[in-house]
This record gives sequence, structure tokens and C-alpha cells, in this order.
Amino acid sequence: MLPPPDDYAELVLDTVATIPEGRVASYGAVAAAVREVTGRGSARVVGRVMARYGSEVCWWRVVTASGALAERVAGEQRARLRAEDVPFTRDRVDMRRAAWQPSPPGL
DNA sequence: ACTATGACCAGCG
DNA sequence: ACGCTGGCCATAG
Repeated sequence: MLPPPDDYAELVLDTVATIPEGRVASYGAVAAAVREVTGRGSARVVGRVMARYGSEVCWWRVVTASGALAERVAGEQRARLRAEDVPFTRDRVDMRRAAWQPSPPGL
């Protein structure tokens, strides 16, 4: 079994959970929001948290800063995002229109 | 104490 | 629009 998420991972998941339907947030944006509270973390760390615990939240709304999807799950991610009418340009999310800036859940 | 490897990122060519 | 570089930071060997 997977070890339960620690406090940092929990905060990441709570932050991801606040992304509205039809919008996306980049790994870096999530990391920045979490950093406001914890003072730690980075886009890479957020990526790892998503790889492990992403299934517990709306993981498909987290993309790279350029709008690219997560390689490992690109197929389902694209389907889910399109179902929410998230704007695409070819195989990437149109970040100019769909990017959303998360705030830490407690702020 | 390295080295390597990630669902990453910004800057610069 | 790629590709490279250096930064990021936790985990595994």
C-alpha cells in the first residue's frame, strides 16, 4: 500500500482541489501557492505528489506551464479536459485562456 | 557523500 | 518552436 500523504502533500492536494471546472493550473502555480504557507517545495515536488496521490483529486486540471499534458496519462487527461470545454491549441491547453492562479486553501 | 532520475520551469539562442 | 542550461528538491542506490 501507498504511504498516506504527509502534510505537504495534503496541502498540495487541497490546493489542486480548488481548481475550478474548465480551468487548469500549472505545477509551478500550485507550488507557488503552497510555498506561501509552507515556505518549501517546487514544481518538481508537486509533480511527484501528483504522480503518487493525484488520483485522489482532479489531477487532470494540473498541466505544465506551457500547457502540455502529463505524458503518462495524456490520453485520459485530454479527454477529461475536453469534456470540461478547456480550450486547446493542438495537443496543448491554451494557457492564455485556461490558466488559473490557485491560492492556498486557508488564505 | 555522491550520482541519477523525475507528471517541472525560466531564460537564452 | 525546439533544444540546452542551470535551478529546483525529494528519493533511491
